[in-house]
Amino acid sequence: MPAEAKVPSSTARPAVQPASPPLTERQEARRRRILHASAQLAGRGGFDAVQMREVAESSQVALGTLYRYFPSKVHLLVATMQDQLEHLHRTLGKKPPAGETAAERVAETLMRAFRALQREPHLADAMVRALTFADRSVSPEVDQVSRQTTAIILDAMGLEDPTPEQLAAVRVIEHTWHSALITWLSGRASIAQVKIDIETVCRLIDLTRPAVGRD
Amino acid sequence: MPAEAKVPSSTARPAVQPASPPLTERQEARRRRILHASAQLAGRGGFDAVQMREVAESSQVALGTLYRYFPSKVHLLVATMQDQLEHLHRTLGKKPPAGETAAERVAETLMRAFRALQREPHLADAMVRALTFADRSVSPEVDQVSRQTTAIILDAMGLEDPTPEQLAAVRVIEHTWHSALITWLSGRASIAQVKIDIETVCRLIDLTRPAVGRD
DNA sequence: ATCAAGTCTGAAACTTGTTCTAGATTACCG
DNA sequence: CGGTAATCTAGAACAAGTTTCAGACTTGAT
Repeated sequence: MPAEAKVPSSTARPAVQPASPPLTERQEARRRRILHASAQLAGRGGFDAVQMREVAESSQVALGTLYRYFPSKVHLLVATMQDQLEHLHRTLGKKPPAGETAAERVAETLMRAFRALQREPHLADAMVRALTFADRSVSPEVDQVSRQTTAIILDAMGLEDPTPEQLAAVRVIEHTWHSALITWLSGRASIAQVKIDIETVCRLIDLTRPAVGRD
Repeated sequence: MPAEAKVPSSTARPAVQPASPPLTERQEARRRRILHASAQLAGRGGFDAVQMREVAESSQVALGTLYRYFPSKVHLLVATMQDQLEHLHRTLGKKPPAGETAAERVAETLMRAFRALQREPHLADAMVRALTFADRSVSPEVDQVSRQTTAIILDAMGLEDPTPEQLAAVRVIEHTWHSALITWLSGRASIAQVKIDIETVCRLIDLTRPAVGRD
């Protein structure tokens, strides 16, 4: 039998559900050091500053090992994002949004997330760029991020049993959220503009309410 | 005085309005060969298949010259997209969408564009990935693409003087369009799903109509 | 026709993501 | 404890984007 159990040799990270072979304590520690180094480097310079050799050195791991844990730079950054998202979800869970309508609450939640990203614009850059640049080989991980985002939005809406129509609206909100972030990160949209875009798309949620009394 | 007039040394491509020094005939020809080679290579393999050395060779231009015309691979692909978008806009202009409402016409137009992209999925991959991966140094070019897209959507709406509310909806539609394309290209959403997303977001346009009689 | 300035070419060099290899380590089974 | 299969390490090697440079070529002006 192996030593240090085997790490997901080229597919998924432990993520959440997906049963992956349990990691040794030392392996878990390595993984954590790597993610930490990744976030740290991303925190300064953004996407470009996360250089695999540096991540390896910072986390005291050989380059080959880094690649065994995360099969590419994009995988690494998407995993970093998963990590941060979990953290965010926990944080947001502590005090739910106060808005009257579902649309307001979603917009409020997204703006809160946006403010968190503004505090670490470089980190945001690295994560979002990785997310949108990811090709098919990263689909499972990106999907996981997407599910997590959906969960956050549904939480904000406060619905236990969303209709298909509402789920469709949530999809569009996510699209807008990602794309708006990109325009902000690349300097083509101001913070105010992103706010407007979010508020605009959240009005879609209104459309899922009964027609009477809309507006 | 110079020879062959100077090419946009590291900023914008002739694009459209932005006054850039006129190109010699031979320079124009080079530029065209490069864009053609780029689209051709992108047409097979997508983003990864567009290798700068190959583009240079295919278009019979030295590598250094290629970089003089397009300061990076992303610049090149975004320019390729501009090129294709112009073509698309001309094509779409020929027979305008037939839908009853503005929302229907926009959805119809975007689906038509989507079908065009489906015919060349690799090309679509290269262009869209470049677009979303572009950093600040490509902002002017990406903005140009965005303006062109906006123009296409406004055309479809058939409005001569859109309200700010309508412009906000158009922004969100563009966000959704780009992001939905990405999910499709990376295999995380089906064609049918993209269609639904587009139709969903287009309902936002309805919100910009007077409240009476909505639905 | 000649000249000066800017362009193009071909090739090498450099950077950073990714892969590969040989040998040292580690985990677990018997 | 000893064996052994998998993991980790250090470092070389490879690939593709980008930069650099010397020299040949064009262009427009005199």
